[in-house]
Amino acid sequence: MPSIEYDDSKPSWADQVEEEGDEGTLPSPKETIKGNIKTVTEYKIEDGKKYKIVRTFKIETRKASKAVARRKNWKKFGNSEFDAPGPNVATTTVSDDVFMTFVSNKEEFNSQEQDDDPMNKLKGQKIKELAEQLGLSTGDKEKPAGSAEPEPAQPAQSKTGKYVPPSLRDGGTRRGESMQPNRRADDNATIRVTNLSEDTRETDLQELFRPFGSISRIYLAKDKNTGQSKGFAFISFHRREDAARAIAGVSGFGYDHLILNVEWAKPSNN
DNA sequence: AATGAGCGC
Repeated sequence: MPSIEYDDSKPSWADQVEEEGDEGTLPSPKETIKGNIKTVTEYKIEDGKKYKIVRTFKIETRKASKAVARRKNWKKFGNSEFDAPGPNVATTTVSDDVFMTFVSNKEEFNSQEQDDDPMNKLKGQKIKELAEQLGLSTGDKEKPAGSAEPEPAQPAQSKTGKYVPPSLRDGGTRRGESMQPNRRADDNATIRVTNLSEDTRETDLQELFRPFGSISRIYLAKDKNTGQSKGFAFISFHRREDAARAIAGVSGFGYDHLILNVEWAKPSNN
């Protein structure tokens, strides 16, 4: 081991900094950040020659990287207290990405004894309270007689079980589209929900919007690769007036520490 | 802050 870079008579970087500029020693590395460009300047001696290494980085500004950037400002401590900025190759390895599988989810927690967690109760309660406020039952089928919200004057077609052709459903607003319920045909009864907390899942949305009427489709926008929720979703109802009541009822509703925003969805391009 | 996936025609 040539002891050029690690001279035992110099106990730490802190001491080397004192001698910066002296003949024979190397200036300490520097790191400057201008806008979103980071410049790292290092010096080294190889084969008796001095090298100055300047590297520039573009700093990512994605949300996920902000936390990383913030951690870079943390003070080093312990045996690394006097290390130069950045990872020390002697003590740090950068590995491949590690993908985690999350074993637990909210449903599992609710069904366990962990039910004494007050947050779980609170959450369920909020949904029920909302439903009661609007005079709806969470059961979706029967509404209590004398409910505050009058039953909309919709002819009892679907309730008799009689077949209604697609073109006559939803108040006859649909025309000439396929029978497939999953196409964009339902976009006139689709709402967009934004400001969802990122751990909200489809089942949570189901629970939340079910009281307003029968739902034909739920789309929770997620990152294709990471599965991370993008914080907004589309909920399609079979009936447009159910969607309207969902907008009125849930917009501004506090859910998972955030205030939900609910609006009509614009039709998508396809 | 923000308006959806992929496929076959």
